[in-house]
Amino acid sequence: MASSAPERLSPRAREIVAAARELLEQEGPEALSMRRVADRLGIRAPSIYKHLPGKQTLENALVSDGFEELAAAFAPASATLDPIGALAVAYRGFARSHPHLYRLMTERPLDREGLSPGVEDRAAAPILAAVGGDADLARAAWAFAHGMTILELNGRFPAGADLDAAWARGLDSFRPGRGGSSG
Amino acid sequence: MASSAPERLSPRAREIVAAARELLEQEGPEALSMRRVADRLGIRAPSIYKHLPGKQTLENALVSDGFEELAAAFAPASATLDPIGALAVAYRGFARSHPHLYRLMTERPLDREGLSPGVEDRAAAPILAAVGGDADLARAAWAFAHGMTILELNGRFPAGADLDAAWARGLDSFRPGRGGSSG
DNA sequence: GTCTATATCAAGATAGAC
DNA sequence: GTCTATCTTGATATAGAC
Repeated sequence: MASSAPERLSPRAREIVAAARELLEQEGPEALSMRRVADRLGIRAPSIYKHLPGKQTLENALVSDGFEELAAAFAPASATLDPIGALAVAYRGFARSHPHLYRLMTERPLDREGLSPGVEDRAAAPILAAVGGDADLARAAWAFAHGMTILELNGRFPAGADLDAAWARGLDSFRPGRGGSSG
Repeated sequence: MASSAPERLSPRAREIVAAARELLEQEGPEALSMRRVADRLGIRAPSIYKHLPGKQTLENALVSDGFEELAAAFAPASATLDPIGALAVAYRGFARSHPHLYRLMTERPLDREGLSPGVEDRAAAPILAAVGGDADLARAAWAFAHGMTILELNGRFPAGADLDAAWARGLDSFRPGRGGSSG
């Protein structure tokens, strides 16, 4: 129980989260301090604590929003001819549009008790559906997508690497009709 | 040029790196401060600067050592009947044995100029060889392995998840004979 | 090779006045 | 709803004595 129940946020708290979101997207998770958030609102850091109990709550709100937005980005993919491919494009696109938010969402353990209920599952469901309900395959697909994404964000691939090609090679294995029960 | 040339370390500097390694492995990258390292050696933090120019150099030494050890862990895999599988076991085993070192090695941009020359390539070479020299496929395989590994380390999979099964499903696609040029 | 003293900066959080 | 003042803790790094 890191942050107990995620109570609904007051309008003022929402404004604070919005300022935090801007700061996060522009400068990254390391820059996300109560002081810097307060600066953006023209107030002092201690004032934030009248609206939010602490920093963890602020981060949880950002992460919950992120999962909600990712789920929304996934929604159209199910209706396409190639759901796996469409999900991959949506996933990579989300991470590239919000690299710092993506990091905040993935590079640490989740405070699941502090998130909006069910938000993580809502984001994961389309992937599970796209691989035919096989949880192991869904986890493998997610791991591949996350690996490609975070290694790209962290600048770990060589300058000239053809990442579209690497994505294509990896995705091939997660599409239907590829079976899995080898030796 | 974040840290210019990686000069050879003096014996005393090596002792400092060794203390840093212990601290890192036991308490993680966040705990890795000049103060805490000095504490382990029974000296004060400023004394470290007589042997190492700064923290970046300390981290670079740890990361270089990590890559060297990973390359060593990979070495026996090439001779097995299933190099891909053996490399995967070695990779996951390395990360589980040194989770905090693995994080230090992967969760940030590399200061390549400050590492031991060629150490990154030496670790990557066995993967490239195992997939038959196809760089795109090698990157996809690495991304999958890193994704599985870091998501496991960060506790992102559900409690009951069968990660062996997920690894097996993902690895299937990177073994020889699986082709790649689909539609 | 190590020390003290110091500069500089930043973090999260609380008490209590207004 | 915001403020000032403060607590507590921590970081990297430098100067210069011993």
